[in-house]
Amino acid sequence: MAQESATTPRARYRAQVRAEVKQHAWEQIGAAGASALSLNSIARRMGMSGPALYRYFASRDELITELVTDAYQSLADAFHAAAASGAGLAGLARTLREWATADPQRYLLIYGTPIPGYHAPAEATAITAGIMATLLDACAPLPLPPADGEAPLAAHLGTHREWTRGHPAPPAALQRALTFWTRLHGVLSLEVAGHFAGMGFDPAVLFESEVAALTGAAGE
Amino acid sequence: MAQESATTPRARYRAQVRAEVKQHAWEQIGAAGASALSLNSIARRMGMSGPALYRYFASRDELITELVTDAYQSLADAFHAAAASGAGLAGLARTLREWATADPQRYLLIYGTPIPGYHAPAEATAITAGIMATLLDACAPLPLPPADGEAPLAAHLGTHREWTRGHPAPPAALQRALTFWTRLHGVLSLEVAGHFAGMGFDPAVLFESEVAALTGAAGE
DNA sequence: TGTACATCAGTGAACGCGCGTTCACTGATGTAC
DNA sequence: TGTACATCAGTGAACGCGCGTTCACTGATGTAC
Repeated sequence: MAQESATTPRARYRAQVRAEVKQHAWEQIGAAGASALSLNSIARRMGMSGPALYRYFASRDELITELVTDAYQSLADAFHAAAASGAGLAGLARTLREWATADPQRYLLIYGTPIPGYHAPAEATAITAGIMATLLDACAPLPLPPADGEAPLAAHLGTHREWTRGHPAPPAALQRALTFWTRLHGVLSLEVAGHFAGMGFDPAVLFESEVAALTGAAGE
Repeated sequence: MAQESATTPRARYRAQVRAEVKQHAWEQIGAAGASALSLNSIARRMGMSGPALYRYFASRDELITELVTDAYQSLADAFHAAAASGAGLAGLARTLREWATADPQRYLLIYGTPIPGYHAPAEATAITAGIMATLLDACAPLPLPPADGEAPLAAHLGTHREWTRGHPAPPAALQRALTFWTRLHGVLSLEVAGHFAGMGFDPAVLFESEVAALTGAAGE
């Protein structure tokens, strides 16, 4: 069921072909969007016949699921690596931006318009929880209390914290983590989707301004 | 070329069928996403043959373009109506949220992942400019200077203001308008795409917190 | 008011295309003795 | 080391499907005299 852990020549070859299929899949998603992903067209580009790919992926849906999982995992890896090397909130923000702009389609596959009829795998939820934990850890050391108008959210989050999965961060940190997520997503998703094109300003400056607002202008 | 302005029975009938086609198109987009939009399937649902729709829309792309333009226009209408009845920044924010949640697919068609190979019509750009003007008008009366870390953005926007199309708002207002747009989009797009599902908190509270942060917690 | 004509909505057949997926089969690669 | 067998990658044909779009045509609706 799970793929064999041994590194027999055949297993290595399988892993190699699977990786090549995924790579072509990403290129295709980049060129024509996720819903245009086609096994036949990938096979053609690889010089194989369509049915051959069914040796490597049970169906088109399984391939998409792998791509989604890989995308989540690569973000989690980037986050954990940044945190491990001492990055704070601002560092995580910049890690996120680099990750997002490095491959816009990968970002949009996760955070963009949902693919119709497709449901994210359970694995993705688990990976997201890990990302959130890292984010909450980075928010904890900055316990600025929220301003007047924002206090109700902190109170609300104090009693609606299922999403933290038991993380012991105080309400102000929960608020900061959520706001980090939504504000940076706001800038990044519009940038990556091209909505700033032709507007004349530099999205990076806008992004840094939001980072400053989130970290209390401390910089890093 | 432009559709006839007279209200002959035939013209009225045409307008009616076109509207019905669009309505089915929105339902289909809601059910299966924009890239699954199919003229044949719409015709089937209307009890007509596929080619019949070519009397009303020159191609699938033209239909999509109309939907996109209609979506932009309906947001502009909502914004202008709110502004005309005295709404300030907070009022515009709530107008935006109501508009977005009333029909998530309409929101995502404009601000979600771009449809591969499709380019927004020039008309959309003009409508967006009108929306921006309304937003800038609402930002002008709140000239709170930006905090330390955010000042560089105001300075940058002071010299990169092509997108304002000559609107005389000061840099701090430009910054507020842009931030309004990206922060609210951050919350709304994640909410509408279902990314808050199962997290346990109420997106409306999060949204209101961002509104408070944008308006200086003045409420309205 | 009635007739002759033009306009237009809608149909059904057809074209060419690409898709996901199944199936029986061929050859090559690896394994067991 | 050599032979017999099992495993597995890949092929080509096929199925059924739906798509966008064109075309020649029918019938109904409107217009001009």
